[in-house]
Amino acid sequence: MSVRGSKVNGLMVTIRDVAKESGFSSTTVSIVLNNAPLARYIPAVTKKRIEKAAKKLGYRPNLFARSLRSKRSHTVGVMVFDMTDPYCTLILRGIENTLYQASYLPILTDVHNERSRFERYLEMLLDRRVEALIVLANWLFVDIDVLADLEKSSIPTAMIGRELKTDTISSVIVDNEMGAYAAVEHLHSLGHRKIAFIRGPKTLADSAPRWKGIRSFAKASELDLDPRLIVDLPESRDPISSFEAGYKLTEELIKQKRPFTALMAFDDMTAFGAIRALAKAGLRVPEHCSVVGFDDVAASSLYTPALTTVRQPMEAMGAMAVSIVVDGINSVQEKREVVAVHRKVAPELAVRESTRNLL
Amino acid sequence: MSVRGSKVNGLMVTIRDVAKESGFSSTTVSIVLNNAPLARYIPAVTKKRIEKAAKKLGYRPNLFARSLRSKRSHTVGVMVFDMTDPYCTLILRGIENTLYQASYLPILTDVHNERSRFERYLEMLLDRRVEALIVLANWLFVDIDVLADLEKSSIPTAMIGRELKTDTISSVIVDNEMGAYAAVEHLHSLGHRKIAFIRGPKTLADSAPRWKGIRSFAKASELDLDPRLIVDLPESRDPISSFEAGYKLTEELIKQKRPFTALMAFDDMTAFGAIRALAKAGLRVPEHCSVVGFDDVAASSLYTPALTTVRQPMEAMGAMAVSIVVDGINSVQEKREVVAVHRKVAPELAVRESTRNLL
DNA sequence: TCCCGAAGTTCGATTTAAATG
DNA sequence: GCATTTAAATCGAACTTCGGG
Repeated sequence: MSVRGSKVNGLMVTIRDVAKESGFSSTTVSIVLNNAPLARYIPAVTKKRIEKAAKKLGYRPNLFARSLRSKRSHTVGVMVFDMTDPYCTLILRGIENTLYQASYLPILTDVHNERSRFERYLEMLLDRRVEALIVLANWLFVDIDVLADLEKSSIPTAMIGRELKTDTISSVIVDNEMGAYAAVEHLHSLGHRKIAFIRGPKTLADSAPRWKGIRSFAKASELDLDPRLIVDLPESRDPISSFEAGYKLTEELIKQKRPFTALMAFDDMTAFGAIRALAKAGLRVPEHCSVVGFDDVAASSLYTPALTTVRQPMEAMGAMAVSIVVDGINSVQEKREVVAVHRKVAPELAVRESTRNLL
Repeated sequence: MSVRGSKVNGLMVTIRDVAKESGFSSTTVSIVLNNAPLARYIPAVTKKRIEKAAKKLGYRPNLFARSLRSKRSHTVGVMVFDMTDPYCTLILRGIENTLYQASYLPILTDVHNERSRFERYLEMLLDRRVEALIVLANWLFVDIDVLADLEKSSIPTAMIGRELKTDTISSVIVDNEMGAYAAVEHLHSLGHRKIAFIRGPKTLADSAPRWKGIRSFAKASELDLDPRLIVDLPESRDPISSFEAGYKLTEELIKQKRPFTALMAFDDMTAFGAIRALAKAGLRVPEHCSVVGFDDVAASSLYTPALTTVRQPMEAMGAMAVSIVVDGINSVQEKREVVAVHRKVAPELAVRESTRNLL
């Protein structure tokens, strides 16, 4: 058990204290404790004496001083566009865990979907010399300006949740098209033919590929897409609003009296809203109507009925973003060129209790 | 628009560059840019020239150097025992937001309920000279060792979610007793008399006061507490396990054939599990059985039926913890004594759709 | 004495160049 | 020349002290 935070008359123990205690110079102490190249020439006895002295005093190097010299902070900036979006939680866990293994610490910032806040936080992080940036672009439609600011920062940067083609910023996204395809396919295989769709807002980048996946399945299997059963989520920056919109749109869908046996929602929040509207109308899920979501947010498996949905491998995506930027940091250290990489990961259909076989 | 990260042949702009550019010494530059006391004596022209030079070069002070001198990091360590616990999200939001206003940055660590991880993270944070610590002790029964380690750190520390009486560590908790009291009272006022209870695990600090609140209401209003309708959650460190336990215990409760018209769960997760078990048994909420939870986790209002629950003012609690430690930091700066404060905040009953009037 | 500005020291660790036997 | 050790310079900002007008 090392005695942490030992002090010499109220002040922290410095390398000079260790030098004095061990009888060597601070140079030698530094070389030994960091196991620097020159440590090869230092006899074992010396090393032992120094290490003993350091331990005895509870010496801990001052990271400010070290960083000042090395220009390294061992810190990574994490920018979330909206923490309260349940989509974030597991991704953050993945980021944290992988950073931990690499001995980096995350500085977490929540931009609240506000541009000014984004700018201020970016400045603060850069001032602190974070060695890389991970941006969690959930929900918000990222405008070009944000990307430009990010590029200017000139440190390794990865964005999760938004498809990019830049050669400066890396990206990690889920294969939206594949996920949506799998979801309709699932409904189709259960015998559903009259399917209602709540699509994402047009301004949101995820919306188009998901819809593309649906159309592509429809074409392949001759599923009829009834335009009157297709509605769009309104644009909004609030994650919870998709619940309310899902509720309202489903109410309208029901009021239309055009029958459907299944509903595919843009995401899980929307699906929750839809289920509530269905329940309000006396329609049980999945008995009267099957529902599928997208994301596999934590609440989905806890819902009653447990939601069938397309799972984004969120923890893995967070981990992936970290390895990308850590590689970037290493490249910078070794003065190699940093190349942006773009990963599109496969989602997985989580079949639970909100969908049932029609037969 | 300031040009961020400007460089002079690949290196950052230093105060000396600004000195050279403006024609003054670095001392004067420092005084002007920091608006130090001595700046009073410096003529406006000089100031203007220096500021112009700084802006032109895009000067940003090196925080490593500044921290080395000032011994301040403007950083606060946040330790969460388990990020994936939905209880965390809003508290973190409150912490982040209040820290932002005070110009501190949070370093977020997730201890995964593991002691070794807690120790390593604490050491890393202390090495980085975080100026305060906020510990989010959700779920885990905090052992004495953890507290001892925290006390040793000798920086302002606040713990959220665990009642403390120390005079070194501050605490912010919800009034569990009052919350539980309000919840049963609500059920009672709706005409419920046969109420089942799923209590928290004995090892969890929140369990006892919540039960106390229930007993105290029962005594006051002569409500009969049927021992056969009272069950306990098993001990566990996994937040999701309370969902499963809630499910199983409710199944058993139903199997018993001892009728109850309402169920009060230890927390929202447990309530979700209970609702699922009820549904599985063909019992609708709230038609056949009312259910109330505790916490008001984000998912609660999205659930179908929307869960009636006791709301912890989580965002406010996070904010409160921050103001406590920021006060502490100021005390340290001004060499005043840091005194721990203990706040118990009132919860609020959120009446929604999972409870109904029996009449 | 007052105003303005600069030279030099400090914070703590790392590293280069050099000095010992 | 070799093994072993160290004085001195450096990183960038802030503060103390001092001098000139």
